[in-house]
Amino acid sequence: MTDISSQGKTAGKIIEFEMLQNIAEDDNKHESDYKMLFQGQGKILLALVDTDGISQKDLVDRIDMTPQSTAEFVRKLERRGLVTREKSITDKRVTLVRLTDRGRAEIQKRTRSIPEYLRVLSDDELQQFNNILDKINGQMYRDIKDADPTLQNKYHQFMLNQVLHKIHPD
Amino acid sequence: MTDISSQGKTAGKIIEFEMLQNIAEDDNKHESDYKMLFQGQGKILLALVDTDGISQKDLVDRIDMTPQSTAEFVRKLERRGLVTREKSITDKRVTLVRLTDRGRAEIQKRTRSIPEYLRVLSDDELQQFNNILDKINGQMYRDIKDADPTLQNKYHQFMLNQVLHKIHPD
DNA sequence: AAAAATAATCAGGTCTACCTGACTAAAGAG
DNA sequence: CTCTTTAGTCAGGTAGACCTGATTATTTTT
Repeated sequence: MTDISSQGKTAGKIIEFEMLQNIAEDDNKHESDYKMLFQGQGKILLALVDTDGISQKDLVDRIDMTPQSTAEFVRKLERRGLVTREKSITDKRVTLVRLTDRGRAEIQKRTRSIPEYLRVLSDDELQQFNNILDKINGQMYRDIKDADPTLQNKYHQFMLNQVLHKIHPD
Repeated sequence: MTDISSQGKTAGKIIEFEMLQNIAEDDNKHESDYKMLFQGQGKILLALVDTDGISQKDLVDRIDMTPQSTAEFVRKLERRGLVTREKSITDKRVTLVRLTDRGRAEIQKRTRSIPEYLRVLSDDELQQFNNILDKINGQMYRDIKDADPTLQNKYHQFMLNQVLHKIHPD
């Protein structure tokens, strides 16, 4: 029988953990801020990882944003040199977007780094932590799917299994 | 000897965890979005938890923001009915800010809820998880202190040990 | 009492994330 | 060869998180 108050304690610690991450990021300014991987420009960057040249339309479909917003973010990314935009030859309405090397590097920078704090865990603890995260993440996948059974939000699907491996193949 | 690749795996899972939280929050819209506890209005709300009536000046000192921004956020919170502002009688320059009940409730709403996903953990795992989080958080406290030894950023100090217990006393 | 310091406000600005509505340029269908 | 659909753009807007500079009250110091 699961102990509710222990769950509560854990919940608090998780919040604390997130707070601390946030504070730590304030200090590193820009370097490893993965808050911003989940919206706006970051979201687009991520959505481009596993493709090479995708139309804005397809982008829109996977990230669940209006075409206008999408276009705006793509443009911003272009200005930052993280993506390129070029007209398709086969369909002249279409704009193809692709990551530049700098774009790819940017994502990597923002997701790769092994947080320093993991160094305090022993091998055993690391093992346990892996385990726990697997369970939790698994549950969250399920919860999300339940909450959004239409699955029309392909962005989710997309994120969920592919991205990380693409970015950091073993 | 700690296994680096295992750390890498864990790092990936943590990112995945954060992604999933973010996605889940998209669905709940507004309800439990603790991303926004760490900036702007949320930050102020949090800074008010353990006080009853604090001057904007003191607020500024603890949250590391300009007085102007602070004033702006306080005003916004006032409009939302989450704080009150009143002139001090002893020093007529001073504006005292305090949380309303609704403000307090708001914070609670945003921090209290025990994430559903914790239910998949056994008592043992919960125990392990608590342990791990303690270790990690402890390390992060230390890292932050190291990175910012001036400690001039009192906001950090403030957050770190007090808030959560105030919000959810056992 | 005059000068200096302090708490806060006003005005105006930047940048990000989004959105709606109106519109253009191609492509596809009949 | 029109008619409609499609991909994308333009214009303009809201709202949040910040910031700088200038100014107003009030308190403190001298």
